[in-house]
Amino acid sequence: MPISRDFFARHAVEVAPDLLGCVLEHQTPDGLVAVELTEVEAYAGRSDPASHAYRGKTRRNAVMFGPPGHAYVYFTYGMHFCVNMVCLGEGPALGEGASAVLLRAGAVIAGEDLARARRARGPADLASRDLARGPARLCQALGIDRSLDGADVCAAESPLRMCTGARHPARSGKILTGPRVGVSSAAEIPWRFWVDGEPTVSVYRAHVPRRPKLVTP
DNA sequence: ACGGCGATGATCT
DNA sequence: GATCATCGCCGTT
Repeated sequence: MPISRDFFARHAVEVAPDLLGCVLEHQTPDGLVAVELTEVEAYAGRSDPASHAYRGKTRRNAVMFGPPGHAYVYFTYGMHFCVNMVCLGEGPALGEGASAVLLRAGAVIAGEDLARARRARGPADLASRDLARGPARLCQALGIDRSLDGADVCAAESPLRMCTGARHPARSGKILTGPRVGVSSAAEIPWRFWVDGEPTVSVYRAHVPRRPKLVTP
């Protein structure tokens, strides 16, 4: 059973910790992969300089300005996809604001063979904990790309669904919080949430500006 | 464990 | 033209 849309009809900062322990499923012709979430980050809308919604609505981020409970998928660094859950906006009307939760890591609990095949590069075998450890790896393990941008994760017939999990870390006091990963602004805001002790939580890396490439004469 | 760096392209100013 | 909500590989402690 997918989660109800009301769950996402709150600000992302409230939704984010509640998503820990929930399960994202993606059904494709190749099979089903399911990931239990262990690490997420909240992004406020227009008021958050680190949010893709900060500078307003564009073609890329348009889904963020729509109704909650849909997936916002973006492409970055020329090769990676990341997925967010759209939450309630910050303005009085739909289309104002646009907060979202970035899914950063999880544990593969179904379809591990398929996830492993999608993630494999060379002959080396991956540890189970690394299959969906990191936002781009999570998308790769689940087979998520921009064709799923805007997918309704609350619909039972949707190929991409967010479901309640068997475990509820939110109720067992095992959630930790800290600064968001890789953001160049508002780095002091502790809107990253993860499950304490989970081996699938990605390693923290502060944002490092790229140095300009040295050109030899 | 940690730091540097290249890959690779859409998006925005 | 610069920036990027990243990853994997290689090097050094």
